[in-house]
Amino acid sequence: MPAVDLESVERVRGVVAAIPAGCVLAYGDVAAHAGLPGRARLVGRILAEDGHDLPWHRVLRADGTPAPHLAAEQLSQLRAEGVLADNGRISMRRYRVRYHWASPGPRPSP
DNA sequence: ACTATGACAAGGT
DNA sequence: GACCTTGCCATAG
Repeated sequence: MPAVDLESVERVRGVVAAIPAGCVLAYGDVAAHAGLPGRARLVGRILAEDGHDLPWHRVLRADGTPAPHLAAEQLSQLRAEGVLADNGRISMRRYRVRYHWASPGPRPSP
């Protein structure tokens, strides 16, 4: 049996499944929202093994670059949702999921 | 127990 | 910006 409790796996899967089309999250964000702060690598492993049926393409690195072996497919699927890459990198400022605006001030405009 | 690897992240150079 | 080092944690050998 896996060392990672299925509870955590299901929470991670739930968070990924809830990412709206046209938006993205970083691995670390998914981990945090799943109650696993600091477990970004765990999210990567879960998606690798059990993420085939999820919108895994909406999860990428904190700097907006996808993992190299996935880049082609991932950027292609994101492009189909209107998430455009600039030289192989997604602008997190623009596309990162914002569940609510925590603070006032300038936010990225389209 | 120890080292190596990996769909990662943050900080320094 | 790119690159390197450290920290991270589950798996594999």
